[in-house]
Amino acid sequence: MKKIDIFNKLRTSGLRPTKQRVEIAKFLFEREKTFHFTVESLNKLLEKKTTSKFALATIYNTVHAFKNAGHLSELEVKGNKTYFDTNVSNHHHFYDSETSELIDIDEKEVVIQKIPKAPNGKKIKNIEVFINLKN
Amino acid sequence: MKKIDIFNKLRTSGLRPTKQRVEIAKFLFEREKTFHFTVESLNKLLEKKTTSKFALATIYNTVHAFKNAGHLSELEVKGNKTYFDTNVSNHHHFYDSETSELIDIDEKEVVIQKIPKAPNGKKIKNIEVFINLKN
DNA sequence: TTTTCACTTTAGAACTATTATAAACTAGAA
DNA sequence: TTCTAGTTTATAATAGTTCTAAAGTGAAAA
Repeated sequence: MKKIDIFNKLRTSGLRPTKQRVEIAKFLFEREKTFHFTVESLNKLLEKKTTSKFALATIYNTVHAFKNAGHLSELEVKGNKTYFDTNVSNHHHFYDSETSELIDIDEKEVVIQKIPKAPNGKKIKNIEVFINLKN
Repeated sequence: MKKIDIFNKLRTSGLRPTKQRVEIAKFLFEREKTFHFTVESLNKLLEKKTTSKFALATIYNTVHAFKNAGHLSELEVKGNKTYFDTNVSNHHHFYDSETSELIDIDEKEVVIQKIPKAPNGKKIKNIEVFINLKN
């Protein structure tokens, strides 16, 4: 993803392309594979991989802004840290609780034959499958 | 579940049946339907429904002891509170993110036709399906 | 029974993740 | 260049959870 695309991505989301947002966006979105992270891990990686300095609050702000704009999704993971995913399409996950490692599973890789119908007046928004792993 | 059963449940788990543990166990396990809760909600309910007083730390201790003994399972729910479930058998959930409400789905109600194989040397421990709801 | 002691409870401190605050800064329109 | 709303920043505040160490208690042994 080129710099101009990052700018557009931000602008079309109503986010002014500041130095910090551009740099974080480049780090998150200029990659082949999807990326799973917590704010803490992202902070450490940014410290290592960039020369800029980011206030922790900025990382929180930016991650939430990206999430609200639909560029990141939040994952359901046990424990009290919030995990994010650069893959915002419908998909599933392998989860290794021993290492806290998440691996994406393409939606097509999982076929569900039967599900119950939604309760009283509710509709199904989406289905998420977690395949928990052991050694 | 009778008092003697609660005592046995605790003792066979290596947990001395103290006043607090017995009362919390009765509250959690003497019910027909499964029960989903956070430590905070459990604390409030215990305040309301019992005459005893429990230190918050005791509730944390007890819930963790029950979880380690296999009498409670921990749920994957977005946000930073930990959810517990008195249903420890393999099963699935409806989840309404607007109300944070969870509803159990019996394992037999979900049939999966196809899943990918586990990565490099790992095995599949179990599969959890979340059906997210909207109005 | 009474004694004993490892296990448990308790209140409060400490810790971790996250959000709020308010002052300084900045992108970009005018 | 000036101006301003939006943004970043350091720090304080909050929320959920865990730690600590002193006091309390089940239950085994005397």
